[in-house]
Amino acid sequence: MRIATWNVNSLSVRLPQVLDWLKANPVDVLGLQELKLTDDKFPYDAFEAEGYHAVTYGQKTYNGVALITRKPADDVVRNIPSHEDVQARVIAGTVETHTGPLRVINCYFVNGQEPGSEKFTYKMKWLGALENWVRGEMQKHPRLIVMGDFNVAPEDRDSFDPVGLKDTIHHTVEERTYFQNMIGLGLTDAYRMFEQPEKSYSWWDYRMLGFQKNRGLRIDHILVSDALKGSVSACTIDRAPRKNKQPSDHAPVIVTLD
DNA sequence: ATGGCCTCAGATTGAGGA
Repeated sequence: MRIATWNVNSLSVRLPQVLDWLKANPVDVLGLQELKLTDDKFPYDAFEAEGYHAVTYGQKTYNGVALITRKPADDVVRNIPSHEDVQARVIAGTVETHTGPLRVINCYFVNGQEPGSEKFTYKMKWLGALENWVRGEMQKHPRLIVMGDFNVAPEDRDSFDPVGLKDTIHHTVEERTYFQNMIGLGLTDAYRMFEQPEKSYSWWDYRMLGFQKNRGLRIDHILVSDALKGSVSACTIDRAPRKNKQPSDHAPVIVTLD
């Protein structure tokens, strides 16, 4: 089975591209981020027509997440329990698979704007709350995936300019420490389980011909629990949709579980 | 040159993204 994550940067604008991508890549689970629309505007019918269920947690203008699944998702949770938040950033659900239930936590992590800013403080608090919650979820759901737009480039090799961008947003020690703390809970970055091309990124700035020059960051991740690790047979970034007209600035990341 | 581009709300600009 295949599970994917994609920050679509407005589902209203990107819906045709998402549907086209699903036709070409009929994954079992697709986590979407940055819907930028409320649930009453979510195009449930369009996904149903492609054979998918959708559970959503939308918001006007900003943020918003969804899980698009072949089989209905159960035990759906929206945002981090016990963490008060007006921003819709998390949707989790459990789907049945031929090897047992699979818990998927799909997240749009806080951007943080700039170290030292209020938004950065909010990012750190949010990351701490997520870590605490995921620690408990791992106990309840051994077969767990945490995925989404992490807004963190975990290592220097995940950035097109680790020297010039040192200590800037996505690159700070604080953010990278939180990423490693998540790994320390017993999760593995599926992409780094395999040999990958040099300069592999999942996001490219719209400006400055970022994609054409491959000036990007790898900030979209799929983390798998130890119980799943043995069945992971591939993890790739699909750069193709970034070449579309009116693309999202993010590319989908896909993991294959046997 | 500290901005370049894209989206949204709602206005002819500003916020936010990363």
